Amino acid sequence: MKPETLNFFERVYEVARQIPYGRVTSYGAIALYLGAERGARMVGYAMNNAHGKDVPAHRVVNRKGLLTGKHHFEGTNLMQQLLESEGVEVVENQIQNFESVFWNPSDALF
DNA sequence: CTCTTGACTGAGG
DNA sequence: GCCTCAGCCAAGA
Repeated sequence: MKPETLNFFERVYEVARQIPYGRVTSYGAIALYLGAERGARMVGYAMNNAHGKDVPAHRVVNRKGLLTGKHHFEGTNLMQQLLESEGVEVVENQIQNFESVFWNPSDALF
């Protein structure tokens, strides 16, 4: 039993761990890096399973820079709080200067 | 096996 | 620029 899907999840976690401090990325960017651009939802799905792991899911948002997954964190503003703690400006679940703090895994795997 | 849901994205109006 | 629809893949009931 060694389906690539299993690796897919593991890869998602590893990419998330590679996200530098004060930076964020999108599900699509991770999916694209994994070669599964159509699997952006799967990235989020993997993130759901990433709970309890060393995966900084709070640094992963959708392409709009919106904290779509904040509801999956404890409390109501934990995700935003974590991001702001890293210097990321967040307002109303939306990251400010998103493209400025955006981190592309494909650009970092260099 | 079929249907529904989901931390998404792109295209069209 | 915002809203809506459709496509995509995987897991759970």
